[in-house]
Amino acid sequence: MEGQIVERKLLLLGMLRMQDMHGYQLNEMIDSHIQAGFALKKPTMYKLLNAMVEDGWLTCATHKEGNYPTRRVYSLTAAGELAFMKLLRDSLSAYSPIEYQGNVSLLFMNALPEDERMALLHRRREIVKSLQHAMHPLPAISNPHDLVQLHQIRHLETELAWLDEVIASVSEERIHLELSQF
Amino acid sequence: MEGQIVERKLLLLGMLRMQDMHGYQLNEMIDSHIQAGFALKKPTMYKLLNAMVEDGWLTCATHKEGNYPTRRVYSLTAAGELAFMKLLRDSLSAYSPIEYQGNVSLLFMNALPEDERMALLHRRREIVKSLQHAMHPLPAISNPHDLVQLHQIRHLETELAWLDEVIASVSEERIHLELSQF
DNA sequence: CGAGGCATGTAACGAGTTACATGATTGC
DNA sequence: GCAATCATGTAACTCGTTACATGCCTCG
Repeated sequence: MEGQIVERKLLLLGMLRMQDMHGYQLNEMIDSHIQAGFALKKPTMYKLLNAMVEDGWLTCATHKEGNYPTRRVYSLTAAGELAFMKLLRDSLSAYSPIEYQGNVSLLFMNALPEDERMALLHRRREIVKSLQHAMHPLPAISNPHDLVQLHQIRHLETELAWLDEVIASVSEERIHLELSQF
Repeated sequence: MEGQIVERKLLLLGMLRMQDMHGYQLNEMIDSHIQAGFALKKPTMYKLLNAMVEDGWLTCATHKEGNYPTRRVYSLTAAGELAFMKLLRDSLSAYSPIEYQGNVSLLFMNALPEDERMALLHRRREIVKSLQHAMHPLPAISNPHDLVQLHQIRHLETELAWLDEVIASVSEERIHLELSQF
């Protein structure tokens, strides 16, 4: 099982551990927190839920309430609780560096005339800026969710600061590229 | 065309723009820079190269030199040069926030006893530390590749600083989790 | 003569997304 | 009567990776 899947199963298990829920409910809660970096589309989620039922981590019971469509409400089993704890331990103690794809263009930016290069870098900077403004600042850290938010905030700050370093070094014309350096 | 593919085509185009090369050569150069965050496996690369030949961005000529196996040496066409410039402009001026998956576990860390939670976070911290030490510091920024390296360095610093914030807030027991907060 | 490098791939698999299918109910 | 919401999926497609195929050459 790969890292992406583990994290996603952990997310579902962790939510169901707090409260039994059906798929639609889980999906809505996750979607309302995309800003924090959680992405999980419906078909993927349903597939994971069914896989975890297969594995005996979850049980599912169909519930009919009022005029709503029939719901499949999932609950953690004892095995699911054990799996949750294992995934949590593995995940909390692990780190793999971010693989950021946006920087290939930096390698070749000298192919552009200096003024255009500068303009494009400033445009990138504006995007980071606007993303930063879109995040409402945290008054204090009071729950784990805040820590995740803080993570985003800190990395956006870093991105901006780094971009300023890039812009500075470009404007001082300190940068030259030869093939030998790649 | 999605972001990942664009970046990878840009990387290949940019390298071929500096010098005609065959696949094996490209692959070796890219592999020797995985540390900088460039990952591109052989089959993927060959597929992209062939796709770009199809698109008329590259031409390929077979070369036989000495006793080496026959090589397919790729060169940029005029269309390839135009494509390179377009991808470069798009890519340099764009930014999409990093999607980091390692933080789901943070949401649920209260499920663990405090001492174990602390131990696991410290283990994560050690991994970041060791990654940081594995990067040799930059004496100065003299080429675009240094900027990419600097990007990694800065984000590792940020990761470490954030982890210290996490550890601090955990040890002060400021963090509590209810479902309503998710 | 066998292991490993050079060189270019193919095939099978896995994981995720988009678009679509289904079907009942509620609001305009 | 038509769109939107609730609810659970399936099917087709894309993208990438791993493992394997091929064949020649070099080195020990």
